[in-house]
Amino acid sequence: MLLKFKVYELVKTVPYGKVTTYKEIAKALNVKCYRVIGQALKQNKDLINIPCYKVVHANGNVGGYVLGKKEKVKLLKKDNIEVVGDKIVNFEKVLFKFVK
DNA sequence: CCCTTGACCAAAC
DNA sequence: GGTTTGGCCAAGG
Repeated sequence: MLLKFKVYELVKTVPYGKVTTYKEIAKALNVKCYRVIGQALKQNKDLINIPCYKVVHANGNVGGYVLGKKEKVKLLKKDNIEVVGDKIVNFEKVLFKFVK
C-alpha cells in the first residue's frame, strides 16, 4: 500500500521527454518486487495526475496501459519519444534514472 | 493467515 | 523470435 504511493511520487518526478522502467522504480525504492509497481499503476485512481505512460518494460518495450498500448504510444510521442512497433527508440537516451 | 493475482524479468526452450 | 517457466513479492479478498 505504501509502496504504491512511493511509486506514484517517483513517476511524478519523471521530467518531460523522459521515461522510466518498472525495474528502475523498484531499484530506486530499494525493493525487488517489479510486479507490484505495475499493479500500483494499474490500480491507481490518479491517472490524471500520474503519467503512468512514461513507465515501460526493462527492455524498452512499451508494456501495458489501461487505455491500451496505442494510447500509451500516442502520449509518449507527445513527449518527443519515438516508438517503433512496441519498443522505445533510443531507449537508453530517454531513460530517466532516479538518483540513488 | 492462506490463496490468488499481476501494466514484470530473465533465462530457457 | 515467440512462448513457457520459475522466481519474485506486495496487496487484497
